[in-house]
Amino acid sequence: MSEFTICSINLINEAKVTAVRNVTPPEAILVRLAETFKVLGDPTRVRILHALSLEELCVCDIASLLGTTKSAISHQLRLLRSLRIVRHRKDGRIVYYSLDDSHVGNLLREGLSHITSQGELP
Amino acid sequence: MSEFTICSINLINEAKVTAVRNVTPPEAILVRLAETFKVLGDPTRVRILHALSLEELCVCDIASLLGTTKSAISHQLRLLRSLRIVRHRKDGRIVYYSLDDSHVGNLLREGLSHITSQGELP
DNA sequence: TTGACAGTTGAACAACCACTCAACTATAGA
DNA sequence: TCTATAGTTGAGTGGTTGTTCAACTGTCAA
Repeated sequence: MSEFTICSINLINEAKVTAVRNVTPPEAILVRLAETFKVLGDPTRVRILHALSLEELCVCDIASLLGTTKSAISHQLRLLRSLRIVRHRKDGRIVYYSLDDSHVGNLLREGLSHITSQGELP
Repeated sequence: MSEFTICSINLINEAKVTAVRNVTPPEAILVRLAETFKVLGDPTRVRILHALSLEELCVCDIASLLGTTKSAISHQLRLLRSLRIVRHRKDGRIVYYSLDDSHVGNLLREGLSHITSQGELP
């Protein structure tokens, strides 16, 4: 077993680390991947996005469905809109929202199937 | 277009909302789904998990690979261990970590393929 | 036994985040 | 015009979180 010290950082298994480094996607890609997962990492947003994956809904309907305030929903929708995950359409006073990013919808469905096919947590 | 007020909450499209409600997974499932995505919603954890999906590595190697401290990595590994996402094996002073949850590995890979096949953000 | 090192841990801190509240805009209907 | 309602927005707030720092444990080798 070899031991090295490079740039004041200890390395135990240099070969394995360089092998991993060579097939690791660029930093920017992994950061964007984390950002994508982060958007889905909130119960309110997950429920909003799941609902929108089934139907086009207005803010009022989503608030009623989730049992929260229109303000809270509107704040989350603004975030989702800024990330181009959600699209909006005005009809008089009412603003209808729908999914705008098929990737997110797919990830949601895949994640859901993983969860439901999974055993119990300890 | 019908308008209702139920339990002091306004409903615009009652039919759509009840239709969505009928095919929405239980609250607990969606919360767990969000928790799963939340674990992946951090750059450090994503990079750790991606590395471990390729090789079994010790704390020192991961810290060197990511360019951070062993302490920061150890804290994250403790979280991942408590969620049964990561497994550890002691070899003398050295502790080797590897993935323990195939679901997470799959989600990571699927998310990555979605990202890389995606266009640019605005 | 002693020193070096891999790894863990708890406290502290700064940054972030989701929600609430109140004020506001805009549109429909009377 | 006047009122009610859908929706937005900004400030504030309490809670969460990722990292740092320092102290600690445990193991190897001399």
